[in-house]
Parts: sequence; structure tokens; C-alpha cells
Amino acid sequence: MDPAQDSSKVTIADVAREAGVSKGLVSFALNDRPGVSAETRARILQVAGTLGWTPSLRARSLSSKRSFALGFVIARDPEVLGSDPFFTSFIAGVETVLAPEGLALVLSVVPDASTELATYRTLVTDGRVDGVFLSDLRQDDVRIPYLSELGLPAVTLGRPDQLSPFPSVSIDDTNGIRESVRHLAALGHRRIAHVAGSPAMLHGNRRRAAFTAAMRDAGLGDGQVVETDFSISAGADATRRLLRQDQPPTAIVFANDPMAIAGIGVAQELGVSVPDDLSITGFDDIEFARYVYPALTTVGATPMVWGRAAATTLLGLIRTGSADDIELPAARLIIRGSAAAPTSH
Amino acid sequence: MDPAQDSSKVTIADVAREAGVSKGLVSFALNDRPGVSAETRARILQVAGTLGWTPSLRARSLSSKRSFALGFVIARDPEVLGSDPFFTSFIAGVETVLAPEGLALVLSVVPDASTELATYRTLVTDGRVDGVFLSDLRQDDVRIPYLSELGLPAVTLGRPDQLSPFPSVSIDDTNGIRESVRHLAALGHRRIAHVAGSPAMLHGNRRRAAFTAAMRDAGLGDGQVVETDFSISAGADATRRLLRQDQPPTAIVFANDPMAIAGIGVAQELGVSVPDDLSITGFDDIEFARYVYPALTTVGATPMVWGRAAATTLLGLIRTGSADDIELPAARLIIRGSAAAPTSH
DNA sequence: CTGAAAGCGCTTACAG
DNA sequence: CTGAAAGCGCTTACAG
Repeated sequence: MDPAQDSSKVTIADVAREAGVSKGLVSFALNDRPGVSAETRARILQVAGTLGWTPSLRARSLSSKRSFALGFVIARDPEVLGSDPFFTSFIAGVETVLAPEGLALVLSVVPDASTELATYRTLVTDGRVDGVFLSDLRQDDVRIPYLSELGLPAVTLGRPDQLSPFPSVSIDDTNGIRESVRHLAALGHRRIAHVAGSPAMLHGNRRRAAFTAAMRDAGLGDGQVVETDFSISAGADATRRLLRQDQPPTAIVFANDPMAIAGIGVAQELGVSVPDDLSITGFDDIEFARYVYPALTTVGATPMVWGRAAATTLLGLIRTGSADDIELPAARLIIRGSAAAPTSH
Repeated sequence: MDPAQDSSKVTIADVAREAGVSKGLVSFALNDRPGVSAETRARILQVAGTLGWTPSLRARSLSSKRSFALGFVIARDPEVLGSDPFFTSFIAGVETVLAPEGLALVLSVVPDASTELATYRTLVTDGRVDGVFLSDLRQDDVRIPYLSELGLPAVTLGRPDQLSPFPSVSIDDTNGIRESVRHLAALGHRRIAHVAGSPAMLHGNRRRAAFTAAMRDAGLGDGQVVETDFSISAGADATRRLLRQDQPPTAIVFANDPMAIAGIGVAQELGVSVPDDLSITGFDDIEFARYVYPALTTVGATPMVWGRAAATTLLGLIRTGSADDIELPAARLIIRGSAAAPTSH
């Protein structure tokens, strides 16, 4: 009765019979494989359309050993995760390429690194996904050899510091840090500090190195650096420590926006005026950055673009067996109100 | 050679042969179905363990017409989504119940409501999921009859305002609003405004109604209300509008934390001191709330707990055909620094 | 360019 | 309590 219900009952056998061909040929036509004449293919597709045939994903999965899904495993303390808007935007970007292809995204949020590996193994054992996204690259990341051994295709967000069989989608975030330091130096700052991310994470390391290099280039020494784990609370603590020194910095370059926003909060709490007494820059340009006061001068990231590029690359790898690395346009500094010339003193 | 590789090749037929029983019996043992003697079941499971048999999810899916996965479709402008930490924590909570059961979560982030419906349809047609989570309930929500007609089990986050065949997991968030108003009234505020969420969304409506009711109870009239779409930018705009009036409120109750944080930013920008000239309360207790200055007095939400409860309920519905509604402990006000007694004037 | 058949690895009535 | 067989709906060599 209900056409929607009926159509779900239509199988490849019905289409084959109606079109007067074998099931195999219908399959070939469906999968755009050579060996079907143009007119036969057209007729088959036409019949399929008329009958409202939707090939069974489950049957296709079983016989073709594919899952038509991609996976993303995020290993983070959920509390910290929540404040990082990167992932949802990234996933929205991924979605824009998966949806039209009829592919799905399987997401796992796990609390720690060992659960993370177990999750990848389950994903492979169950044949849940045809490939995965690898984010938050760490130094000498165990996930890379692990996935390689499991035979699971992957794309890394950022270029690993080790031999990797996987394509990468990366962005030059050092440029943003460099621009931040130059901007502050041009405003007249001499004592500039860096609240760095985790040294165990590649982007934390890279931004820190970029900071030091830019400081030297500007003739400002190495600059003081405080390491954190990228979390808001660690950012707040680091800021407090920096400002309580005898010679506090007049500017701080933060490795991400959440920490920078916490930094503004701490400064205000201590009665240190931003940007008059202290200039602050962030990294990521999360939406909050525009709405805190003063609005955060920060480096623009493009998580949706990353998502799209990573999904395209991973699909290419899965389908053709290889894919080129992609380098996205370098991150740029966005100047707003949280950085200004230091007041004389 | 590689045991991991070998084990993936082991099938139910191998186990049956080795255990000296039929494939059917192995299947029965695997699925804990009656009709297998305790010792036979034990022997089968033992053999399965020895051989390292992992039942093929794909084969099980095809023959049992289940997908062993749950779905979550989020319809939101990705920009706005990013600043809402609710989802990632919610998903982390869901994960804690899915992972031990060997179930996966399929996530879709779509830009608008029509894409949302199409996504649900695809999920059903492809047999991707056995049930879905329904969040951000709207007035007379079309998704409820739609999913019902598709025959897809669901759990709603919050109680719908319409007839619904689905169980709900809800929390009394009106209590948090009520506590906020009482807190402000007790501090001596008389002109309290509410920056409400979208009137099209149930929780926006509910919080707004709770605000008005609490104001009346306190003998403070209806209180001024400005409607928004829950977005940070709308929260900033609403605050600006409120503060520019001849008789601006001395306190504002925001329907969520992102808007409240933007509200603090706007106040600072306008030279209005928080909490001296203006008290502010939020809703959700996102991580940022503790780190802005002054720290945000807000209502605690528990997205991880929601996730866990919703997943448990949905699984129960799928497995037994019915599930009871769950009411989580009422949301409570968390007092921090953004609300204080109004300065006399 | 096309057909007939086996196979993917389970589950599920149906007999006994 | 147990076995043999059909079935889920595709894909994929293998023949022609």
C-alpha cells in the first residue's frame, strides 16, 4: 500500500526480472562497471527508478566487504572537549562530502589513549568503517603504525613527525604565530610570553617553535614559554603565573583561543587591563573570540575546510589506493581589540 | 601467520565444526537464546574463544535486519554549533553505554531542517541505525510523526508538546530559571530582564515561561523579555538593546551560557560594570563559565548524564519494544561572581 | 557484451 | 534439546 514500504521490499532480483537481465548485470550497472552497454545500463537504471529500488547497504557490505562509512575517534577528557569547537565544525565539513556519496560517519568519543586503540581495533574487527580520520597528532604517534598494521586506511590532520603511510591534510599554523609575534613587536612589545600547548602534541610543539623563532627574528630573545595541556584551566593557571612575576610580560601569545579567553579573565581578575597593561592573542578564532571584551586578536583556523579536505583525501585513498598530501592556505592573524601598544612605564 | 589476521577469517562454520554442532546452534549460543543446554553453550563459547571467532557484523546485519548502531542527527548552523559544548559531552555520555555493548554511533551534522528529514530517511532506507536521538525539540515537531511513520525507534531529549510514541529523557530546567530569578530578587534586583532562546524551541519556550512565572511570584511583574535564536551574536545584540534603554535592567537572566558570556562582553564594552551595575546569570555551566571574569553564575546542566540516560532508554526501547520516560534531577543554580546586589542609584 | 551460479557469514523457521 | 536447509540481497569470478 504505502509506496515507501513497498520500495524497501524491492530487490535486485525484481529489477533484473523487470529489465530482462541477470542480477549480475544489474549489479554491474549499479556500480558503473565496464561490461554493460550504454543502452542496457540506461534501461536497467530506468527500471530501478520506476520500481523505486534502493540497493541494500547490508547486502552490499557483506558481499563487497566494504562498510560505506568513515570513522573518527576522539580521545579527550569530555570536559575539556566540550570547550573546543573544532570538532563539530570539522565534522560538519566532513559531512558535506560524505552525504552526497551516501556515506556515513561513525563517531567515538573516548576518555583516554588506550581506549582509543581498542576502539580502532573494534572498528576494524567489526568492519564498521572503510577509513578513519586521525587528529591531534602526537609525537611518534603510536596510532600510525597501529592503524597501518590493522590495514585501515587513514588521513592525518597535520603532517606527522614520523614515517607514515597515510596522506595528510595540513595547514601552516606557524605563520599565524609568526604574524602574532610580529604584530606585537611592531606595536612596541618587548617582553612577550607564550602559553604553549602540550609538548606531546605536534601542533603544540610546532606553535611553540614558531614562537621562539619569531621572537629571535624580532631580536627579542627566546621569549618566556609556559607549557600547558591546551585546557582552559591550564591556560588560566599559566596566565596567573606569568602575571605574578616581578617583570611580567606585556603581551602573551596563547596556543589556542580557550586559553586566551581564560587569560583575559585572569587579567581582569588581577586588575590588569587588557589591552592597556597586557596584550593577548589567541589561536583558532572560535566564535567566542569575537564576543569577549576586548574582542580577541587571534589566528583564523578553518575547521570546516579541513573537514572537507580530509574527507576528500580519505575517500580518494580508499578508492584509488593512494592520495596526495594537501596543504591548506596558511593561517592568518585576525586583528581585533585584545592587542595594542603597551602603555609606557 | 598473524593470529589477528587468522582470527578474522574464522567463521561460524569453523566454530560449529570444531564444537561438533550445527551453525544454527552456534548462533543460538551466541545470541543467548533458549534451546541450548548449559554445557553445550559453554563448550561452544569455549571453542569460539579458542579459535578467536568474532561474529561478522555484516552478516549478522544482513540476516537479522539490525544495524547495531544508533544515530544522532544535529541540525544547526555549524558556526553556531561550534560554540555549544552540549553535544560533545552528550555524545561522550552516549558512548559509555554503547561501547560495552559493541554498538556504534552514526553522527550527522546538517545545516537545516529539511536536510535533517532527508537524512533520517536515508538512515532508515540504508538501515544504518536501529534508533535515533532527537534533540532540540521544537513546537509541534515534525520529526516525531516523521520518524514514527518511518518506523524508526527514537528517544526525545525533553518532553514533547505533542502526542509522541517515543520515550523521553528530560530534566526540569525551569527550576534553574526559578532559582536564578529568586537569587536575583533576594539580592535586591527589581528590574530583571530575560534574554530568551528561540520561541520555536521547547526549551527556549519553557525557560521563558519559567522566567515570567518566577517574576510574578516575586512580585516583580512580567519582566522584560527579548527573544533570540540562542546564538552568541543574538545574545550580544539583545544585551545591547536592553542596556541602551532609558531604564535598563539591573540584572539579566540568559537562556544559555554562550549568550550570557557575550552579554558580559557587551556590558564591558559599554562601560557597564558586572556585577556592580549589571548582574548576569547563564544556563548550562559550560567550561568557559568558570573562566570568564566575573565567573558566571549559571544553572548546571549535565550533558554526559543525559547522554547515558538517553542511550540506556533508547536501547531498552529497541530491545523490549517499550521504555519508560526518565526524569533527571532538576537543574540547580551555581552561584559565582556575575550576580551581586545592585548598587544603589 | 551477457548469464548462471557460487559465495559473503550469519539467522531463522521447520522438522525431528 | 538439536540438525539440515533455506534465506537475507548483494558481488564476483567463471563461462560463453
